Amino acid sequence: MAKLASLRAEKRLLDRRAADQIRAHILSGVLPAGGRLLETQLSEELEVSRGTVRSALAQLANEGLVQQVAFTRWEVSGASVSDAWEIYTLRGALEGLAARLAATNVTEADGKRLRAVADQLQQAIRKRRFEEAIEIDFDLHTAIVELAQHRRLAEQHRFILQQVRFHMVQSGFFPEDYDELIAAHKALIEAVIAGDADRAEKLARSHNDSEVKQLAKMLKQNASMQKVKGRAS
Amino acid sequence: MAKLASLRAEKRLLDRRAADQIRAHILSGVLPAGGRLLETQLSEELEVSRGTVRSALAQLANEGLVQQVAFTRWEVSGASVSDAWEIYTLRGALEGLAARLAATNVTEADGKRLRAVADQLQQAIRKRRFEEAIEIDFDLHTAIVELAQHRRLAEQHRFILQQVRFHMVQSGFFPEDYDELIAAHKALIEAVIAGDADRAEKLARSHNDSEVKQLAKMLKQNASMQKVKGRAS
DNA sequence: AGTCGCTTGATTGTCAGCAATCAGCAAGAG
DNA sequence: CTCTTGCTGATTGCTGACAATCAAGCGACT
Repeated sequence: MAKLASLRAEKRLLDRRAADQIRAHILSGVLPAGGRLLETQLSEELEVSRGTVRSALAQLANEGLVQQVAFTRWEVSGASVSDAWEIYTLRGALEGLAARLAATNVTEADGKRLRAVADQLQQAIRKRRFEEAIEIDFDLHTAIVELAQHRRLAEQHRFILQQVRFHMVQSGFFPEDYDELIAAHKALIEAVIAGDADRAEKLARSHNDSEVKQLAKMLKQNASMQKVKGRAS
Repeated sequence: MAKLASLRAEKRLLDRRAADQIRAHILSGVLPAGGRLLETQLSEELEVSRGTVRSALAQLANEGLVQQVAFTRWEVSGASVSDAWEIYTLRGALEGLAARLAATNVTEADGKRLRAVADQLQQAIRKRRFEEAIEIDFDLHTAIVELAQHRRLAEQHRFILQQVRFHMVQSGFFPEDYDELIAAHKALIEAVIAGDADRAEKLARSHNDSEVKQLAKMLKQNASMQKVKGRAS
């Protein structure tokens, strides 16, 4: 008997699919941070009832992409400096744990797969296909997280990566030194493959350090400006 | 002007309050892990519509306390060894980050507050009021997380602590050496107060290490048993 | 000019009912 | 006796209508 494709794909609950659409819309950058979302409008565009839209929005709220103001509005989450700082620090902690666990679980086949993805990354950069490279970058980190075999960690990481993506779109904040990026990734996956948990964790955590430091600096500046402003008023 | 209490507390949305009730019910241990939840039954008991209950259950699913089986059932999440291992490893990573950040933010007033809570903990244990002690233990960790001034981290930590609580109730897995517990907490908060980020993080992460190691061991045993069972069948 | 209170339109929150789906069982074919 | 098939009751998924709430604008009063 020829194997038939599962219909599960189509059977996904309506609210999940609605969430997918809205999520894609937000991540595409069409809606600005803080932009308003109307339940009625969404339900008309998606041709589903308001209750379903509501459920979808609740999911996106849990993913950190939208926020609810009770009785008043739904809005796309902010992409402020402090948001970015939170996202990158959390990402470091989660990927640190993931790298540590991955290093203890990794098999030879896994290692091959990781190196293959890293090669894809390098080639995409060489061809100056930077958007594609960023996707592969995410794939690489996701692959390491999967090696950790940690359901909760994988889920949280997915949400964080989504927020990273959103922040990049909103702020136009992209990597600068692609050569260093490649080197950093290679070092990370080699540490994982070698089973060196401590080193893998350290490298995973330091991956965002430059961004975090820059953001923390900007945050401090903002805080002191707030203070001055507060005194003046 | 005397500060008035916010009326926000009463104005909480119905579905949130429904979620609170169900959450409390689950955490009290009345429902066993894997136990089934019926929308109609809950809606009758809470005197709200099924849609509201549904929204509440969706929230609890995001908190990791219940799971949804599409078109079929809602059930209380499992409390298996692998669940526990996931919870404790994640907890370590989150509290490690929190301790690190707390150490850089801490003020003298904060330090006093932390020491006060630690004293409460010690006294509760001396009076052999262990349930109270566990609550204070959670409060202490939550206080450190708050010092990190990290919204997303605080939220995730709240969810994880809930799951820890749930697992303790379900498995009857409680601390053994209370003296060591006190010592570990004191060392942790002193490192935070001293502003020693590295040490604070290390202590926070090692806090659960014994549990994690024990759980990982049990997990390995289970895995090898599965293997044998698989060959036999 | 500024503040208070009201009205109003827009938007979200809640509900009750219908539709879709599933697990289990019973009857019939082989 | 075993396997398949169709039915049935129970449960969840989805919808449209109604209720509660809010922000904004307008006029009256101070």
